[in-house]
Amino acid sequence: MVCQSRIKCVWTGSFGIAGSLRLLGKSEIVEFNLTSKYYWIMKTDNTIHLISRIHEKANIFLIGKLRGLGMNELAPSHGDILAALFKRNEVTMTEIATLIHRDRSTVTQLVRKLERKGYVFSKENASDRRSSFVCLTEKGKSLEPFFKQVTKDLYTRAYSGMTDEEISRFQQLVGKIYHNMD
Amino acid sequence: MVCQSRIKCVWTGSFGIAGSLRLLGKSEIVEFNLTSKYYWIMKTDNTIHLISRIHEKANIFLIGKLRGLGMNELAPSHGDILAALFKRNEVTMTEIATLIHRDRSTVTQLVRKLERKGYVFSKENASDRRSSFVCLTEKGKSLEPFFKQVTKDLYTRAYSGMTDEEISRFQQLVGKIYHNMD
DNA sequence: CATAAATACTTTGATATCAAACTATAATTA
DNA sequence: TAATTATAGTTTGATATCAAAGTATTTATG
Repeated sequence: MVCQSRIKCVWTGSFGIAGSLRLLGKSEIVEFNLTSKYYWIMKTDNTIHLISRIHEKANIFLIGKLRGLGMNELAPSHGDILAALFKRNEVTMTEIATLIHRDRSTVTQLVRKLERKGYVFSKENASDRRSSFVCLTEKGKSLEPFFKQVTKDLYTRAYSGMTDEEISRFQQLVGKIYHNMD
Repeated sequence: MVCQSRIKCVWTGSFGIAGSLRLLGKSEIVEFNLTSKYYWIMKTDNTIHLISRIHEKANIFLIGKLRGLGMNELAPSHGDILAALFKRNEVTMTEIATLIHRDRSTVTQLVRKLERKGYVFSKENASDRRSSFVCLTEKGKSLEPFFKQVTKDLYTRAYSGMTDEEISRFQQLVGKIYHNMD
């Protein structure tokens, strides 16, 4: 039997063609029947598509930075794992999976690669022999300043030209929508 | 030689561990040296991570809707292609790739599947025999009302409990950041 | 006009990803 | 205590995805 849900994580468009089609001369994408005076706002809304694009652009940005450091072989989720390990010395596979929102079987592969590249190593868990801890090597630890700088650069770019009020308002509104989608 | 950039589209975390780690008792993720009185806002910023999560949640939402319609076999980007075709009768492979922000070789596979499932068909382009047009079948066309409804549902959920002013402000700010990342 | 360059698309190879099935260990329950 | 259930992790199989190389056709250039 074929499993269908495995495609979950590769949905990137959210049916979000509105923005691009607008460039081609089309604008209407969703017809809302709202009685709000702002109904027209949603009528041509492509915000979720833009969010998807921002996400992809952020990834491209970060990959470019990794490449600049010669870490060409690492994928974004490898970076997520390292970022998690900067905060905690020992993390189990399941904890990593929860933190980076990936399947445990995916984490198996990701950690294996990080091990192969010398960024992390495994340590046995004496109190539960089913699990083991993933830890940073010195090579892995040495990446932390770089990661902090790159993250700072990312936000600096994202917020370029925005006032403090705009930034804080945006964070607030993103939080609301995140909560709505949760 | 191994190609490194192919991982572009699967970056979903944007080093965004802050939000999750906060749940585990950690909050600081990025240290900014801003002189702004709002520097603390960015100091614990995980907005881009939240954006990634919203994107993923939107995908999960849409996949659930597709599944409810028995379209289990279709991936998100297939939906993007259909959404594009609802707006234009004939679209070339390259145009689709541009619209959905995917590689042309990826689009080849996606369209092939849509053809196999009977949603689209190919028509030869008389004026340029290198390319061909992708068109909706009747089965494909019949999906449009459903897609509109699902998109409406998605936005309704995302904006739940938000005022018109908040929605319009959010759209404005998302637009700014999108532009910054472009 | 003939050759070179550009464009449209496909094929090939690699990787991140998920789900389902599997193994091993721990926890619970009868 | 024995049997069942739950949990941690891996393996297997499938798919979306990209890059690079390849084919075919069109456009540009000499």
